[in-house]
Amino acid sequence: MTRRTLPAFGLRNWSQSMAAVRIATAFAKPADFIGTEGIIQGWVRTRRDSKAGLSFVAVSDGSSFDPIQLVVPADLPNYASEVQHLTAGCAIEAQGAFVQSQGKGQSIEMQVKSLKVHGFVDDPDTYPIQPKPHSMEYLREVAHLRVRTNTFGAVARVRHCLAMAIHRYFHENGFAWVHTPIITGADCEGAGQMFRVSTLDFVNMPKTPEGRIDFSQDFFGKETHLTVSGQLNVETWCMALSKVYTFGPTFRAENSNTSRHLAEFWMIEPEIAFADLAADADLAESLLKYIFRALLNERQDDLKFFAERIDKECITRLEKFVEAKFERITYTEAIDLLEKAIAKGEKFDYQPKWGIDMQSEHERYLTEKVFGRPVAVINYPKDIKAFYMRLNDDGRTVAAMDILAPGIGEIVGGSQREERLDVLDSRIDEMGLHKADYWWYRDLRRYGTVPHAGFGLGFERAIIYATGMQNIRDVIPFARTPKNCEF
RNA sequence: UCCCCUAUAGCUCAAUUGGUAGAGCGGGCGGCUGUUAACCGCCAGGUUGCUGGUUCGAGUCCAGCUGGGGGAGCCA
Repeated sequence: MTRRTLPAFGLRNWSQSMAAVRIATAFAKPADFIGTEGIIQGWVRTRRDSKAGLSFVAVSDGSSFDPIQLVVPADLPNYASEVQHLTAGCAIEAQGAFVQSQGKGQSIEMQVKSLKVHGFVDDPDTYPIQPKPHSMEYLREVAHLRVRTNTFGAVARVRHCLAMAIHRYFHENGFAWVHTPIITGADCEGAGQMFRVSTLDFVNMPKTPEGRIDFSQDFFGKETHLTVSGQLNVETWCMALSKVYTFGPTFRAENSNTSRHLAEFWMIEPEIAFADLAADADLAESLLKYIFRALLNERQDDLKFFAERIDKECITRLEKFVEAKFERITYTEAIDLLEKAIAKGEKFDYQPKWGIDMQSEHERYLTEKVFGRPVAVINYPKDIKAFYMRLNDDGRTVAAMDILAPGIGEIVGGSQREERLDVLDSRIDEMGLHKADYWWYRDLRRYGTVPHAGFGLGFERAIIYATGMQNIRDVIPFARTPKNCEF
């Protein structure tokens, strides 16, 4: 019999620990493992004892949705003293032979020859993660342990799969990943309330002669905040590297209490030079299809679980998504569709009207009822969009784009940027902003300006869409929301 | 920030018009079984979120507070 791994238990160094078999690897190619010996390391899910002189211990190491079944014979020296006291959550390491499973439900299992318990569960009666259904709300309160459940293990693997697919997509398409700053001195990004970054003494604030807080004495010598977007910064590198993207944390101090908002979330912001809004929409469509196709290929086990327990539609929704062409309509056409819907008897709480932003109910109606799939809405009235968005020839709309998805609403928000300095300046003036604050951003329009475009993709919103999870707090390891920063 | 809902065993939930707080799961012990969120029996487990009020009597009604959820706004 081939011996794949080092036999001894106990502390081992990194290279030795690599010799342990990942459960996903054994499941992927059972024929390679049956008839060999190895080591399985993981946490107990369930234990069933048989009087035939053995116990079945289901163990997960997080590498796959399904746990592997260990068959533990009663003649092990620690059988009565330890094995029979294993409960959900215990950390163990088992050495034995991989064999074809005699039972249903798995192809390969381990016939255990020795088993070491690294850590028991102190009080099994109060261990928060029991082998039974728990509510999402309860699991949020034990976020440090919830990743041990089926649902959150699946979320974790899907999250990783999508993150890697995003980087792979950009890398394969010649984009450079840009690490834009987390701390920003631009208090003018205009994307909402910001968290202040300061080392000043709250009890003893330095004041200016006019009685204001003297930020010149603060760490950076000026008022600083956590970033609400890497866009303005990433545009600078776009003007040299042509195709760039950011993928990092973003912070919004808005008092938003919804299932779609976090105070700290991750955002992907590509920026492409020599590109217009149509190219921007193409990029968004291509990226989303690529990462969801990767998910369908790589995480079938987890998606199957989501389809069974969380959202029946999640796999078919993704399959339709990667095949179908995105619907693209203008804002003006969208308002038109909504007004026609009202004429046909559709009821909205708010009247859709050209010139004001669409309400959630309007966006929902378009993406869920009219099209039943993602829809890109472009060319919004300039007065409801940011100063940097490119003014269209009609003089009253800008080249903005929102991609709406069923069940979530806005998943992508982007635009072609205003590359003409004179137009940008008049937009800054119009909105009551100060040109001096944007001196370096304006420089980009003075030194080799070029049409360019980009968008922001909410990473957690993409995960919600892919999994059918209902609350954004359940697709990030530790959610930060108003009045909640536990863990 | 606004509107609505909600808080009972480790977890998920019951408890009629206000009248002594119960089940399933999980846990412990035993039985049975190459078992699959197994099955059968027994046992333990509660200051009903907190503070106050109404009442002979409050899990139940009222007020405030705290936590949680859903929706709206803002947005990704």
